[in-house]
Amino acid sequence: MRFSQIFGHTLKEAPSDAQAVSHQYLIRGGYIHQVAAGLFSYLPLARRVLNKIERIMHDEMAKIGGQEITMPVVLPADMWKDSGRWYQIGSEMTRLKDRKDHDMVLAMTHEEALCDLAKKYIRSYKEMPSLVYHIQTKWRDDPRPRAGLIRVREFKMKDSYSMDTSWEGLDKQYRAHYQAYFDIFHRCGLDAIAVKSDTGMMGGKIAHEFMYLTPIGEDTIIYCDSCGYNSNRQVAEFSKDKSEQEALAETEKVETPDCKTIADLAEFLKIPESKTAKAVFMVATVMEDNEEKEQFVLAVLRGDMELNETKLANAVQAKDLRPAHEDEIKQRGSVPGYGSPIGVKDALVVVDDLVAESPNLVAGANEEGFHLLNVNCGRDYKADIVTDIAAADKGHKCIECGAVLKAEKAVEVGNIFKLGTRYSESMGCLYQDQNGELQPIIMGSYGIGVGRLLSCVVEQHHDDHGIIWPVSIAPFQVHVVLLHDRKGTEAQDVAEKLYEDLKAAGIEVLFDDRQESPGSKFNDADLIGIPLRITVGRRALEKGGLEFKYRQGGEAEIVPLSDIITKCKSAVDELEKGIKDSIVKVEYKD
RNA sequence: CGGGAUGUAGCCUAGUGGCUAAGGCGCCUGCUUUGGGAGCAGGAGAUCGCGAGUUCGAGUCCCGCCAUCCCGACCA
Repeated sequence: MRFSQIFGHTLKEAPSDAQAVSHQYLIRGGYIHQVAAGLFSYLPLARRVLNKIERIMHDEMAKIGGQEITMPVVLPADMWKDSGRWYQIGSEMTRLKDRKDHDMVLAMTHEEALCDLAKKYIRSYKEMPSLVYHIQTKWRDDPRPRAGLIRVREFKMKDSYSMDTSWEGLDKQYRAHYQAYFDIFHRCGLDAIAVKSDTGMMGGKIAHEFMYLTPIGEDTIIYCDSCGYNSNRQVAEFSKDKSEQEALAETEKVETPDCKTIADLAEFLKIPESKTAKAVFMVATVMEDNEEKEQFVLAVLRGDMELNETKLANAVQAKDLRPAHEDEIKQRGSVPGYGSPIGVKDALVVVDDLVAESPNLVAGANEEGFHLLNVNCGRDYKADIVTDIAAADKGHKCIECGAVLKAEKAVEVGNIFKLGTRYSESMGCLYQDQNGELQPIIMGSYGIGVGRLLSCVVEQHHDDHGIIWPVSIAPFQVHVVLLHDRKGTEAQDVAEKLYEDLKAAGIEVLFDDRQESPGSKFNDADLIGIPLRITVGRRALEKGGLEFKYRQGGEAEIVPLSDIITKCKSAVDELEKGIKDSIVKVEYKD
């Protein structure tokens, strides 16, 4: 490809609303164009990168038996009504009507479409195990797109769907994806880790997320250096220090003016925060007899802990959870800042397991300016549910080994779900087993966001001048920079011939043939980030060759013209070997 | 949906209520130049986000709306 003919161009300065490094470089390099919030056009350079990433995905899917299909982006609403998600999902799902006034949806994911397909084509146990996938557009009307391609509204996802007759079969396909996903990320040059995650609205039993650790990430990973435990903070567990057991003491009401926070209270009473209990008032939306219903929830935690809303939502099986309003709290006989379960009516009381066994805590008196000493769960108030609802954080102790946990921000680049029969049962996706009896298909679903993967690779591989592509997904392998020479056409002639020779040798080459100053060309080459650069100019020609340089760094070397093709090939091989060496067998962790 | 910020040419920015909205980058033409974003000369390019208002006069002040970004809520 000649640089002079590429659709798109580089920018010296990034638009002021691009903040993330990947966003800036991708726009400045002429890779992407923002159309609206969370909507991007991909220009030829980006398209070439995406094509390579998708090629790797096709390759890895083929290795685990995946067959490519394509399902539509616009789907009839009926299948989403069958699965129930038509009713569960809010405005992130865009609904429309076709000319016949039928309800339609823009696909956010394709579980429903797949079930609809499987219903018709999977009839017998003999047709499983099966695995199909596509790389297809998803539309999620996200309330807050951000950071360039990291979080967008329209994006392409590689999503695969496994169909099995047994849980063992599902487990096998799940583990195959676990390894395949690592292989995909490693082949793209991305360091990702797998963590346990919440199954969320996807339902099912087990899920993992694949995370790229970066401060611009929106998720928080809790991990342990010493034993390797890691988990999304939403579901992370930790070891809670048991309180010292002591005789239950008499409850006593004390005046505590201006002690609305636990910190104030502990300071005022000169006790550690761990000797207090905090009440968090929430309102959950739960399903009862297929009707949505609001349920007031009073969560009780020890004062030194934070509520984990995901854990609480799972504990009460809420499809939605929000903080309670002040008037809702007062209606039930409590006071914000001085709340506790004692005497509060119409509330589902959920108590963190640590509180349940911590004696003589200080809790609110449900009266402005007063707390109660020596409050004990069970004796003084009844818990409807006792379970872990506390948020793990850095500094807590590892559930596995007791070492100190750490926390880090991350971007979710992929996820895998054991769906089980969540969709096949609701949608009647049945097959006949050996006995001729109808059984629901046991399913899994597995996704990777293609554009998000691309931008994470840029986040990982760049320097102050621009992108440094891993050779496996670089838009081109070699960037030939021609420096025009007013004293003759030698450089130009050599570069033109080199361009043809490299192409003939099967090397992907971007040829900067523009009439630009050397500085412009070098800066653009750094920005675009092609891994190998050959400079054709008088200076090197006089020394008998061409200048050869790796984008990742190191000194330029003069390579004789006769050796340059061989040199390029061996350098590409060397870079590819580096990628291959990073592909390793990973240990599956439940 | 709540909080904050911004909106002037393709990009970055300046612009005290007052004359024909300024500069840089980029773009076009010509000359010149070619090893880390060259120089000279000329040129094109603006509904100052949109609408309403205050004013003799609004890019500038007020109100409404829209858009984009950041924080939070949300994230199948």
